[in-house]
Amino acid sequence: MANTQGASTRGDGGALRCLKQVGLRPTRQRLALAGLLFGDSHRHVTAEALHAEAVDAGVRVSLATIYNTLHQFVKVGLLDEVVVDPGKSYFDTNTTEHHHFYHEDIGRLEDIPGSSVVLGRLPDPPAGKRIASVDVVIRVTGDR
Amino acid sequence: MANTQGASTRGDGGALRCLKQVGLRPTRQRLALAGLLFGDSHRHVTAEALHAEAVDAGVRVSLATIYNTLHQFVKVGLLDEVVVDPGKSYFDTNTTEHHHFYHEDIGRLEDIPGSSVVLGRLPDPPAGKRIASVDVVIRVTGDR
DNA sequence: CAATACATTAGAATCGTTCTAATTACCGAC
DNA sequence: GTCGGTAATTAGAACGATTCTAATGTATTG
Ligand SMILES: [Mn+2]
Ligand SMILES: [Mn+2]
Ligand SMILES: [Zn+2]
Ligand SMILES: [Zn+2]
Repeated sequence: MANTQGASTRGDGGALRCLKQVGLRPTRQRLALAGLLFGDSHRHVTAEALHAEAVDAGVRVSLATIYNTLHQFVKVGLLDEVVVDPGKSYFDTNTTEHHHFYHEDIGRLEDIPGSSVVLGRLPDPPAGKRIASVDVVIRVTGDR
Repeated sequence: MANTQGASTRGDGGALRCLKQVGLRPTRQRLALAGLLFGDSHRHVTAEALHAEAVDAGVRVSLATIYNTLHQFVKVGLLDEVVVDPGKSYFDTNTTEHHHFYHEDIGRLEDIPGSSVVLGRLPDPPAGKRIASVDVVIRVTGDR
């Protein structure tokens, strides 16, 4: 479980509670971004895409702040960072353990339903190391 | 199976046969790079690292050619590209199906022995898509 | 040993991201 | 409410990896 606070169902002081809970000041920008990110369903966004979306929604926020905020959200556990493409990071509002389809042709990430089990047993980590995370990415492409 | 030609054990016209086999002209640069890449054991290199290694070995080759060559080698199946770090690509001389430990602290990739089985069954791909590859990355970090 | 197609190159350009230094906003104390 | 201190935001420069461009060099074939 995670994101138990997940910004209820619109209208929304949920973003405020969400920020309070993780000890980040509820600034105009962070409130707006939390509002965009933590709606009803989970999302996978890039920094540029979120910036475009914010600007489009009339939120005045710089790209620098988008990056600052995304990284802060990752640090406090509100987001996960997913690496599937060299040269671009995706941020994932689903912070539970799960894996991904990556649609290479269109650059879209999609959660793999947890029910379709993927992992068998894990190998032991190299001596003196501990496992930080296990990422499974199934790359898919347009039909044939 | 793959890389069945794997540049024998030094001295080496192996690189030449290797290029002939995939239909790439055996230029000075490509021969040298194939020599560096396809030795006795498998390697995971970045473009910059391979360039440094080549220059260090007295091979005169530009960074542009390193990129050209790596991508050509990927296209003909001599190399795989592995994405574990936003903003940097790794190239893998092991083109058999396998998975990786990624040592986040030092930026090193390590093959997971195929014996330590990792995958259970795979989920069905989204409708109208086919699975291009399945990447498993186990991120590990320095001890405690 | 042409002629031709292919390959290499230096350097500029691009892209995503991070940094810098200046401005602005939040917030607790009064 | 006002103030002061600290934290946050910002524009724009800087950065690192990669790609592109257009000029030069080299393998191949006849
Ligand atoms: Mn990052
Ligand atoms: Mn590439
Ligand atoms: Zn996800
Ligand atoms: Zn490998």
